[in-house]
Amino acid sequence: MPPGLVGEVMATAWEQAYLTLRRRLADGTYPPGSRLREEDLAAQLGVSRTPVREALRRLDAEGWLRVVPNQGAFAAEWSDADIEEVYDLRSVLESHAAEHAANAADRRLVAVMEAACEQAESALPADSQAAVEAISDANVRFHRALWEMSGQARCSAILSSLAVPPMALRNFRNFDAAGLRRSMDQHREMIAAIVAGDAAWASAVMRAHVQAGRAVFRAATARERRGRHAA
Amino acid sequence: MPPGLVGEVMATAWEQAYLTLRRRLADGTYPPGSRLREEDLAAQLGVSRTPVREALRRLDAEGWLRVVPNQGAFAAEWSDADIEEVYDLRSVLESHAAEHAANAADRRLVAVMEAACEQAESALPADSQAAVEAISDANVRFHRALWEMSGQARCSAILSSLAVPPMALRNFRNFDAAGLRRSMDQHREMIAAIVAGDAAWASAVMRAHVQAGRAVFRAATARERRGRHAA
DNA sequence: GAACTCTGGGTTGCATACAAACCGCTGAAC
DNA sequence: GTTCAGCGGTTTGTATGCAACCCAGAGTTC
Repeated sequence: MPPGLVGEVMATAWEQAYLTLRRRLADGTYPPGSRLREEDLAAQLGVSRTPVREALRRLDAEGWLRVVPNQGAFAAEWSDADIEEVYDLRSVLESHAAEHAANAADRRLVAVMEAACEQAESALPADSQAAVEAISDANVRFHRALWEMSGQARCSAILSSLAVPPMALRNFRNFDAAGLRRSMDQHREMIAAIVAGDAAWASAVMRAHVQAGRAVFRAATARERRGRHAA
Repeated sequence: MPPGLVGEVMATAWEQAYLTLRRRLADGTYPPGSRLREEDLAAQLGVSRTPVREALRRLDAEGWLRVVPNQGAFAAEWSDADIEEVYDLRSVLESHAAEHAANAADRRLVAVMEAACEQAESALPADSQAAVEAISDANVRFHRALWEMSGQARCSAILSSLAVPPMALRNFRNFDAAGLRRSMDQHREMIAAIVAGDAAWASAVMRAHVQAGRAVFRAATARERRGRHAA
């Protein structure tokens, strides 16, 4: 083994760049519409432009940003229609994944999902930034475990590039206490459906879960617009 | 204007490479599992390795091939489970797109779909390689028009990376006369549903259409295996 | 004053050079 | 005979340099 490293943590530079940039795009470090200059990113990441460009190509393919030839990369902007489309697709694909997950009902992954539920529930009340982040993390882990349980690799890949932006787009900030409670109850209900091997049940709960999330997002958007309009 | 070119046909080199490689992966020039050496591709396309690598990154993201760090790119292999997953996803997403298309019911795109139907029907009987290719082309055009009509950009992008490999994987060769007739009738029925603005009808026909395609593919696979096993 | 041209700075696109990693082979040790 | 270490060739990964292109602004013309 080469000296200085335990286990293999160092992937290729472009993968590192990809992961870092994706995280920053998700958490708002690069706000929607902002321009990403290759040289700046290269400097920030401590690599040359070549791996940065390869990371940008992939982020473009996955919809995180838009690369315009000879002009550069711009963080994706989310129109109302975009948001609606993403929620439509999530509704369809997450419930599809839930069906398959119920048919698989893997014990280990159910445990992961339960742990995620517990983490989220113990973070209540969500009255601090840290609590909201803990809930958001738990949420991502819950859904990822379900995707993995579904065994649908392509579906999972699509969902991870579809679901994470709105999920991470700090919209847990928008949930009120009742909404959070409902979201967590739905997670628990999904586990029950999966353990019961009831694909139709799991699918239905997931569909409701996504639609409820959409409603919260819509309400928050409307509220924000009214506020901005009044100001 | 630079000399020698009418209109702008010359995109960037990496986009050209991307399109060319994608076409070749679809038509079997690079068989599943085969290795794609960057330098070879660069030589074939008349560019350097840099744009080739960027094209490979995108093709990897879209599932056309698999890039293994420090090992290279390999044309995607399709296991039975992969095929099943793709048909599952197509069933869900194509019908989703058909719903939206029925709600839009764009006149111009309906005309495109009708033209595609006519081209396919006039290519019958499918007793030559050219006829099969004409039908396959018409099929791709039909579905693309429907995707465009749906107005769901992300859904369309996903479908185009999902549907084209099996569609183009010359499985029209596998349709018998009755199967082809049914496929074309379903296309006509979809147009009727869209013109009627009946989303549920359009969705249901599309679902049947995809499932029928899956059945043909399964039968062809089984037949081929029996043949190979006997030999 | 508006539109058009031209030019300069800056950024991206591509080619090339070099470094690092992998793979298959050879040969020796057991 | 099998296993394993070492080595050379080959391929990928990254950095760098230059060409092409875009955009903004000054200057010019009508």
